[in-house]
Amino acid sequence: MSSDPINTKTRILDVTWNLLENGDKTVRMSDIAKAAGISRQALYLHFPNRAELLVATTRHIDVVKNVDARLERSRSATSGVERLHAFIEGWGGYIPEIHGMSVALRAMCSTDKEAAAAWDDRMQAVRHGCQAAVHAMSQDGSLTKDLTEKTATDLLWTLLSVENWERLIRDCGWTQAAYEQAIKRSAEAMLMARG
Amino acid sequence: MSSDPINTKTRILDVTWNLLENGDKTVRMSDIAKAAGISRQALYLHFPNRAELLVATTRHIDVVKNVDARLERSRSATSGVERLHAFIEGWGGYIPEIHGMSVALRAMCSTDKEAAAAWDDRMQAVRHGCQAAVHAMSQDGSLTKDLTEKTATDLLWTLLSVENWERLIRDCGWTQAAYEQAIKRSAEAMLMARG
DNA sequence: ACCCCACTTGACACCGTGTAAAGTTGACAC
DNA sequence: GTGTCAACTTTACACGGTGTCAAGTGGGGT
Repeated sequence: MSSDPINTKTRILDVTWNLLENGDKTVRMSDIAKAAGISRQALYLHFPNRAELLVATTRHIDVVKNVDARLERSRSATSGVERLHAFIEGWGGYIPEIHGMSVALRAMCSTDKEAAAAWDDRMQAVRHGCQAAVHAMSQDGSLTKDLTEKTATDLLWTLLSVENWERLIRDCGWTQAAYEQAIKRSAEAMLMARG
Repeated sequence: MSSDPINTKTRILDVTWNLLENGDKTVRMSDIAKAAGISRQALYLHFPNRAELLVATTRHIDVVKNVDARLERSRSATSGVERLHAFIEGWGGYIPEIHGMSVALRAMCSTDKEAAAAWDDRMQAVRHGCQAAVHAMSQDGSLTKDLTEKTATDLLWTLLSVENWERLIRDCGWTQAAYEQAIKRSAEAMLMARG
């Protein structure tokens, strides 16, 4: 063989990720091919279409960045508020890693059903994390009585969206540390019982 | 003439708005032409390209829906918190009107510089409204000491984004009334001095 | 009778995605 | 060495959407 097939596939994923990370412009299939050192058509030997390539890249990032380990701390937290903090740190710290990816995938959602499903799936996973944190707060009485668990989960999930991260970091020029600190404070203000 | 030119132009804008409002799919130039009862090419006699047509449509909506009048109440509010509430009602109530539009315009932002500039311009206008509300709160001492005016403005602006409205209304199934009520409560929790 | 203007029809270039088909090259089997 | 397989190449093309160009058409105003 002219090259290791496994290497080529992961090289494509790495290169795609890379291009999306510092993605000034729209990344085309031909850009990815060029960066991976193969022909555009060879891309289609590994991935049936652009959507599946992007989806595969998200899974690849998850493996490389070990998203499970990041969220482990929040699962093992004792109090509800601790869990909330740990989840915000875990997920909020992961957003920068997947941001370029996320932009590309979301842009495809309007046209590609599969891309939409893939993105929705990931967001539902985040929502489950939010739900768990809210539930833990509810259990130890730190959740405000003003909100149901469902409403509180919806609000936290919304607060932690990639779009909000983008706005604060990119449009408002915040640092990652400022983001995490302010989001923790805001989440507490919105969700915690006062006094 | 076969028809009133002014009528045709506004008919195009109306029809574009309409298609975007109940926009299940991507609205193409040919869709707009068909709905307006003219040829696709005639569209280009009125608007140089898709981006400018969309931008013109946003301005058209502003005129028809009288966005200025909607925000008048927030400008004439006496206390900071009143101003915050009035602004949330004014802008929050306007989002559903421009939502279809907003989706289309944002989808173009990745490829079209002009569309990006147009959307950014509108968002900066919202930001000014947020800034004014925060400043009013700061003046009468109702703004928490934890946040600078800039930080508070950024957070309020983020909270009031179209994306957050979409998430709560579309993904979480909230009603408009529930949205406005919860956002007011959240804004207060995040920004108001406690006690 | 004249022109102008809004509009039409039809053709075409460009771009990006995805498909199809035939050819090249290297590794490994026997 | 010959054969085969798999990865990859080159070339070509269809499709859909945007935007351009050019040659009409037909009604209104003067």
